[in-house]
Amino acid sequence: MSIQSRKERERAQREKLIITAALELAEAEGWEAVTTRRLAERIEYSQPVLYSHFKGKDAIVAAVAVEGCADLAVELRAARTAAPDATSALARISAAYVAFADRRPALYDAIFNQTVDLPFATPEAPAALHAAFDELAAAVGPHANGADLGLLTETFWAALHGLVTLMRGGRLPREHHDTRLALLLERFTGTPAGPGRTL
Amino acid sequence: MSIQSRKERERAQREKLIITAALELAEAEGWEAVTTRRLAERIEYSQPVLYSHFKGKDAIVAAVAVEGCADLAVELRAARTAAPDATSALARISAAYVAFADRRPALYDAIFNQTVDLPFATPEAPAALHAAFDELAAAVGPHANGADLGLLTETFWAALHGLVTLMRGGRLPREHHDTRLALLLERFTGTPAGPGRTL
DNA sequence: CTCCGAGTGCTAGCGCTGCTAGGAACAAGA
DNA sequence: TCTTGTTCCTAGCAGCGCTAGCACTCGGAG
Repeated sequence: MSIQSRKERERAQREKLIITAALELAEAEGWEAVTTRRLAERIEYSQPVLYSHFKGKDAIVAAVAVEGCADLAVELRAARTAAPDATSALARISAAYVAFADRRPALYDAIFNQTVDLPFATPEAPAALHAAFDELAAAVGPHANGADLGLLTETFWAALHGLVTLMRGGRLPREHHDTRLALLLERFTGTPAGPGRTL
Repeated sequence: MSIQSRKERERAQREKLIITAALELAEAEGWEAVTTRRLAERIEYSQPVLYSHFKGKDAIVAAVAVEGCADLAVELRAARTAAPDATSALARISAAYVAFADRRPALYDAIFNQTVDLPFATPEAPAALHAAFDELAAAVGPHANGADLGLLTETFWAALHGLVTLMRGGRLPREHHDTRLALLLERFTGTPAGPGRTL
């Protein structure tokens, strides 16, 4: 009994180790630097060990993504609940979203750009992802104006994702990013928004 | 003279051949199937020939992207100029944008997801890209309402890109895509938009 | 205490990738 | 006809994701 469970515990621990090592490596040098060989070296095991835990490299990235969703959800929640009113709630949660993508690009990539395997807009999607989405929905809700909340949230999310992605890919200059975000908020809240709109 | 220029002509022709072969291969089997070996085989030259034309594989993708921008610009222009009024112009150009990404995913990827090397939001960006952007700007213009047109266009473009990207990556279900697009248009035109909004 | 069998993790290697060095073959000018 | 310069191919490097098959370790039975 106990010895069996110890082994399981150690195994689970090693799996966690793989995930955190992959994330660290990705955050330090980008996902293109995360190879199975380097990952194996980092966890001080041989390459094939990875495949006894995960079906392939993609599955490792997916595992990192699932973990990352939780972080994202937490940060979005904090931003939203700290806001005094509905309009600034959307502004703050948006800023938090962008800041997350900016501060943890590797994690953001894992969730939204890298892999495709994990289910998304279905009930089987990771709970943390739903949580993150719900935070966004809660912030969008007051500005729905009768529109379908789910779809409107998806649309707003897509807009944020587009801004983040194009900026990170060098398609949009970082300059005036705040203004673009403010413009987006204006369009979704109907109000001429507050800060960062001076240009 | 003439013999020199003939060689140059042949060389340019072969370069074009490489680009179209890469695009065809990508459209048929996706960019992950475009390897230098397969590309070389397809143009019936050896691998190193590719490197006498382009610095590396990325440069080939970039070349494809530049060509693709022209196509995109043409389609956007056609959609915009065919519209009877400002509101439907934005709707049609948006639909055309999405349709382009949907119908030619490999080309869209080359332009917006794949490579990073080509300059974008700078004067050195390919002229066709500027043309495409200008089409969007012309459609967004009437709804700018005093906002900076360039930045507003960028924001709208980002939103479209987000919708397209998330849907293509499986992050958003294809279902109700039209409704999401309609919601976005509502927010940018201020009007409760026309067709495809029944859900 | 000994031995066996399950299971764990290693070495080695496959077929692929992007990319490059070096030489063969060919064409143009003397 | 010989030389010179270019063109393009063969062969190979280092690294990729992934896997087959063996060596070893270690818990449990006799």
